[in-house]
Amino acid sequence: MVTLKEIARQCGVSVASVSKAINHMPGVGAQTAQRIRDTARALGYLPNAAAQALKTNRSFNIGVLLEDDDNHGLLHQFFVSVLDGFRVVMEEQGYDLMLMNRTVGKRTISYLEHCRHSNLDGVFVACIDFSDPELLELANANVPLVSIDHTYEGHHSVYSDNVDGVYQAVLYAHERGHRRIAYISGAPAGVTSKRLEGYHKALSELGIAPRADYHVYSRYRDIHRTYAATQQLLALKEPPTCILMPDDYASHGGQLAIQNAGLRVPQDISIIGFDGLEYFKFISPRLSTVAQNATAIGEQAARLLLLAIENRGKDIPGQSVKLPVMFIKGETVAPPN
Amino acid sequence: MVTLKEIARQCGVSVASVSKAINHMPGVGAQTAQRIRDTARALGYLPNAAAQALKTNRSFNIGVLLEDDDNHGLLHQFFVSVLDGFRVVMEEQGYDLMLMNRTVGKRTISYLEHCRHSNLDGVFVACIDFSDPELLELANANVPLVSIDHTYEGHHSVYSDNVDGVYQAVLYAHERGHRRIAYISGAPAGVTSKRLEGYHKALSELGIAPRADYHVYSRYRDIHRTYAATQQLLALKEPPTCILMPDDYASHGGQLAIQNAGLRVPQDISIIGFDGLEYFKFISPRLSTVAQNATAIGEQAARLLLLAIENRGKDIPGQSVKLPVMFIKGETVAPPN
DNA sequence: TTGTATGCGTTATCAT
DNA sequence: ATGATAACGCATACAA
Repeated sequence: MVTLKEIARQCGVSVASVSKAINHMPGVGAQTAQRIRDTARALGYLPNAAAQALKTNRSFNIGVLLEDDDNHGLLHQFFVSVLDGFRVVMEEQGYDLMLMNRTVGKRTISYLEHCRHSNLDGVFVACIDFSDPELLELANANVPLVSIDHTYEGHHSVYSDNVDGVYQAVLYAHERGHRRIAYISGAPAGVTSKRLEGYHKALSELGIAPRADYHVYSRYRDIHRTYAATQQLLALKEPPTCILMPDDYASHGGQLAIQNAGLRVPQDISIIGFDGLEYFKFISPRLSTVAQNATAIGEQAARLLLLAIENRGKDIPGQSVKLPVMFIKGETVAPPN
Repeated sequence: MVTLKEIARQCGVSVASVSKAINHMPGVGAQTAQRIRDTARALGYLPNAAAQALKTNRSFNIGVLLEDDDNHGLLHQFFVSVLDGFRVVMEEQGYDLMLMNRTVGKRTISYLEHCRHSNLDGVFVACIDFSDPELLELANANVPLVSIDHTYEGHHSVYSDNVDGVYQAVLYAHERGHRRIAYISGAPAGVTSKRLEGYHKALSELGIAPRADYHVYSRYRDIHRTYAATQQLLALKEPPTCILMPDDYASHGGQLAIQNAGLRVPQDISIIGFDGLEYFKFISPRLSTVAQNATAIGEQAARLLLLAIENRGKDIPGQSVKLPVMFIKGETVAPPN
C-alpha cells in the first residue's frame, strides 16, 4: 500500500509536506507540491479512509436506514427508488452509502451506536415505523439526518404532497362519475393523516358527506390486509364504486379481492393506487395512481443532508421540502355502472 | 466518545489491559477483566471502527457492486432480492454493506481503488456486464470476492441452474402441446449460454429441430428490445406459438408486442419468463416462469464470501455453487390453437 | 498478570 | 517553505 511516507521518501521531503501538497493546503512550495502530486499519482497513491476518519472524524460514509416490519426494506420498490436518487447525488459528492445493520462483532447495537462506531457523517431514514424508540434516540442525538415522509424535530425531511395527491385522485374519480368513493389507508402515520386530509378535503369540496364505513385501515404494502379491507368494503350494503388503495403494491390485494368477488376492475369497481411504481405501466389494466417522484425525493434528501452535514453543530432549523405529485389516469377508473 | 483510555483511567489499569479484557484475550486476570468489561458497558463503550480498521486492516465492511447499463442496479428487483438475502447473513456476522461508488473526494476511482481506500474485506458482485475491465482488475487483485451468475477465476460464485430452468420450461411448453417454441435471450453472457444450452437440450430430447429464426437476442430487463424481438418473431411466416422471454421484467415488452399485434396471452401466444419476481404472482394472467431462489442465492453468496475472507491469502480454489430453480406453471402457457 | 511502547496512516501544530 | 512531532483510538509484541 502506498502511503504518504512512501511518497515522502521518494520525493525526499517530509510526510507533512506531502500531506499538504496532496490536500492542496498552503505551506508548501508550488513546484515541490507539483512534484509531490506527480509522484503520488505515479505511485497510485490513495488515502487510507480509516486513517483519515480516525484523524478527522469524518468518514464520508452515510448510513442508510431502510426499515420495514419485516426488516427487508430493500424490497420496497418505492423506497429503493428514492434511495437510488439519493445515492446518485451523494456519490457525486464523494460519499459512500452504508446499509446500517445492528450487529457489531457479536453484539446487537442501536442505530445511534452504529453511527458512532462507524463514524457516519449522516443518516438517511426511510421507513415505516418512525416511532421506533431507536429512531427517536438517533434523531435526538446530534447526528445529521434526513428523513422521508416524516419530520423529526430539528432535522430536515422531504415528502410528497400527500394531501394534493389523494385530493386529485378523488376529484378525478368524481369527474368520472363516482360518488361512493372509499379509502383504504395505511397504518396511522404522518403521511396517512395527510392523505386522509386530502380525501376529506376533496369530499367536502364536492359536497359529499364522508361515511365512516368508507374508510378502513390496512397497512402500506400489505397485500393480505388490503385484500381483507377490500372484502370488507365490498360486503357493505351500499358498497363503494371506487376504492383508493394504500399504495400501488397493496392494490394487488384489492384487485384480487375484487376478482374473487366475481367483479371486474374497472367495469364494476374502480381503484386508484399511490406511488407510481414503474412496473404498473406495463400491466393491464394500467393502474390509475398518484405518482410520487421518487428520484427527486431522493435527490432532494441528499442535498438537505449535505447541508446538514456542512452545518453540523450550528443548530440550523430543520426544513421540510414538499414535492409535487402527479396523478396518472391509467385505466382502472371507469364510470360506475 | 468513550475510549479505551477513558476506561483505563476509571479502572486504574493500563490501556493494554482494557483492550485485552474487551477482546477476551488472554493476559489479564479474570476479575480485573470482568471489572473492566463492566465499566466499559456502564460507560457505553464502543470500539472506533476507523481505529480498528487502521490497526487491523479489517474493516468489517463489504463492498456491494450492483451494476447495470444505467448504473441503477438498485432498481433490479431480482438482484436486490439476492442482495437482501446476502445482507441478512452478512449482518449476522457483524459485517456492514457498503454501496460502492466511484467518486472519492472529487476524483473518480476504480472499484479496486475504492476497495483499498475503504479497506473493504470483500466484495459482492452482481451485475450485467462482467467483462468490464474494472471488474477484471478487481477480480485479478487479491480481494475476496463472490459473484452471482458469473465465475471469476479463483473466486467463489453462485448461480441458478440455468440449464435446467429453461429445459424445464421447454418441456412444459411441449407437454402443453407446443412445438414451435422460440427463445428470446438476453445479451451474450455466461448465464445466457447456459440457458440456451437448456433450450437446445430440451428441443433435442423432444426431437424438435432448432430453427435459427426462433432464436433472437434482446437484453435482460430490456422491455423495448424485447418488444422488438417479439414483434420480429410474430412477423415470421410461421410464428412460434410459445415464446421464452429473457426474464420476467422484460416479458412486459413481449406482452405489449403481442397485445399490439391484436393477439392474446395465452390464448394466441404463450409466454414464459425467468426469475420469479414477487409481483408477478399478483397480476393476471400469472406469468409462467422459472423461479430463481434469490434469497438462497444471496445467503449462499454470503457464506462463500465469509469463507473467502477467512481464508484470505491462502489461495483456496474458487468454488461455484449451483442452486436449483423451480418452474412455476402460472397461466401464460395454454395449448396452441 | 500487568504495563510500556510502538505503529497503523493521517492531519495539524509548532518549530526551524 | 519545510520538517519534526504529536495525536486520533486501538492492538500487540515485549518487558517487567
